[in-house]
Amino acid sequence: MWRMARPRKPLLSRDRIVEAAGALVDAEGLEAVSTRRLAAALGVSGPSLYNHFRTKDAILEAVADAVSARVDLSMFDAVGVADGDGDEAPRGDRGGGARRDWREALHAWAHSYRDALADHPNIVPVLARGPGRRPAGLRLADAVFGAMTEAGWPPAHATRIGALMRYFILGSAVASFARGFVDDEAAYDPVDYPHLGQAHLLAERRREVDKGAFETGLKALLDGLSLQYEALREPRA
Amino acid sequence: MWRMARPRKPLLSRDRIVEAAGALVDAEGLEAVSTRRLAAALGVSGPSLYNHFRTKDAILEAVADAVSARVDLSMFDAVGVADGDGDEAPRGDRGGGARRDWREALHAWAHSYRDALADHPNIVPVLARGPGRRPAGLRLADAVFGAMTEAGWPPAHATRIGALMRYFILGSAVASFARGFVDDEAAYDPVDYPHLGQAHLLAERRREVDKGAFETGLKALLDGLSLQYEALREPRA
DNA sequence: ACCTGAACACCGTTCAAGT
DNA sequence: ACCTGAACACCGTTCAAGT
Repeated sequence: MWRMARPRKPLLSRDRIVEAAGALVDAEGLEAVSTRRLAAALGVSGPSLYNHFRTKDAILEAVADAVSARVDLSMFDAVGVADGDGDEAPRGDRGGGARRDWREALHAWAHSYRDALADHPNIVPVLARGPGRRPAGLRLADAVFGAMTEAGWPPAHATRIGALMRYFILGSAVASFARGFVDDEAAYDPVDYPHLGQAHLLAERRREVDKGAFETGLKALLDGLSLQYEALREPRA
Repeated sequence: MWRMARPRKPLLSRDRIVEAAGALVDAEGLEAVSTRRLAAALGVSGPSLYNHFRTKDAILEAVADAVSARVDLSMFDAVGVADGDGDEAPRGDRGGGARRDWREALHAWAHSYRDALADHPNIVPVLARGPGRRPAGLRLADAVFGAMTEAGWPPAHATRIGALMRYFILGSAVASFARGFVDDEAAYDPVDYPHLGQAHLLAERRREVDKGAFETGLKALLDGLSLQYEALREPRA
């Protein structure tokens, strides 16, 4: 039996760990992830993970970042100013429609973001605690801010728009109606809560509420921002 | 030494436990709460807590509910229909202003809610995972829904409004800008994130961003909902 | 009824040792 | 360089025992 050559293939890699951790989070939730369980799923012993990540939390951050990375940002590429110098406007048959550019981009982005979160609801609490140092999270914040200033929003407004969209989108995932109310009719005593007769509806119905609320809220948000945008552009009304 | 009489005073009570747990959460965060640490702060041994709560999680739920309980709901009492039967309208010198009732109530409530969360940011993740069976959380959802239907919103809309306000308010606390970005300038490489030059601003400045974003978002949301309300009331435009 | 210490089955993380 | 077992200082929770 000869001594094994040095470059034997590592059993683990950051990518493999993130993938397994993500699968575990999706399947069993955040609390189910322990270093020992995760390591077992990868066929190694617990401490091995520390050769690739400094802490368990760093692994969860990486899982969260992988979710952020799947959010489409391409709609922000072509966002230009409402009117005036048309060289920023996207080529295409929109005509004066370039006016609504930032609004449409925000709408499309919000949906892409929400879809990404809906695919991996269990990791959302980690995502929600902020971009911190996660590259994809920062890229996302950067893209929104850049597109809004490009569209003619003053920087201070662009910052606020980025933040308030974050509130709404992450809030819709973390404070979901479908996940927040229990399925048990007895929990909602009609004497204590006279208007909550519908709260215990079936899970399917509750998911519809979330979809409708997201759609309604997003439309209201964008309508309201459009009003502010117009007020900024034409100060004399 | 005579045998001690039975009704000696209990060392613990649910209220004392909730108070101590809340203080610990506020001071050191959610992860700092262990049954042993909490018990020590109360001068008892760990297992004693289980005489008053079934699990550690039930204690945290009670802490969260205590925060919900401080949210003012009184503004929903006097909300009436926009026009028509004036017996629902609040007494007062508003004149036709009763029209905006639900909007003003929502605005005041959102601020009260946000203030309560801002006082205890560390418990927000527990609150955000839903009212579940927490009485104050349910009362809150009940009040919003009741007031919105009272104001003339169709039930399906009222449900959505309750949900989307939840998203925004809890999102503003859980996905806070101030808490989500690190204080370290080096984290935001201008090559990778060309628009993020301001992200590392001082904590104080970041809190202002959150305040502004909440205000801007809330106004946009209510403006947008007002548009929808008018469209519902006067279908022919 | 309410509190205790001991115990169980877990944790995250460190570290010396192996290849 | 990368993986291991042993060890440390913790966890949440149960339970028999005490008053």
